[in-house]
Amino acid sequence: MEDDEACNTKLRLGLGLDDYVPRKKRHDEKAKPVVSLDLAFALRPKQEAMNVDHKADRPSFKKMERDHEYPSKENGSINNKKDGGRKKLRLSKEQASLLEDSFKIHSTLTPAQKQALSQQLNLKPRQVEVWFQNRRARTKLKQTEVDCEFLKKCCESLSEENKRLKKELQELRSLKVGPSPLYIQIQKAATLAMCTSCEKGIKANEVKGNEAVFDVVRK
DNA sequence: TGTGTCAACTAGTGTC
DNA sequence: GACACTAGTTGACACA
Repeated sequence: MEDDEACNTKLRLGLGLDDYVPRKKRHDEKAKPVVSLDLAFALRPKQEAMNVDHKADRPSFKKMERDHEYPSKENGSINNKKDGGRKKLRLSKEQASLLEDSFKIHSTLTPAQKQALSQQLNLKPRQVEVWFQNRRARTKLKQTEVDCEFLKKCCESLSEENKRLKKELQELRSLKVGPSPLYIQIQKAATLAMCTSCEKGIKANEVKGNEAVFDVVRK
């Protein structure tokens, strides 16, 4: 059974009753991102990523709505549909440039900054807000693409390295049938050199001029 | 006219 | 609960 909101949304979107997929469901089943990796954002605490202090005074949406700074359901959207539907606003080069400049300084705005910027640009605060939201989304998308490309290269490189090591191992095996003490030692030395978690071991060996490794060979 | 871009929107979520 | 945020979507517009 559908709720009223879903039905209303269908009507609003001009969809047939079977076409509408509730947002939660769309999110879960259909709209899974192609790339789920977002290292830069995932590794940072959200607050830092947003460069925002939540303790700072927050804007009051309701108050702004009352003051007609924000659109409301009653008032319609920024581009009131009653006035001929949604018109595509194109920001001028100057507006876009100024917005870009302030985005470079901070990716989120305090209410005061938003207000000042909107006055400077002769836009509504809501428009400035939307621009920043969309800009953050674009930045994130770009970063995801960069991360994806980087990981792809890492994967390729590791794959190559793996091939090379397998080949090397094959060659070493063909030199000696069955493991000799020297062969075992080469393997150990190789492990020490490659394993990042054994960095301490490598450093210890470096200090002793690889004495530790070669001691075992001598024995 | 098909496609990409982007401002504006909605729904869901996290934080206080 | 109020609010700001993100993700996903819509629709107008530009352009090849």
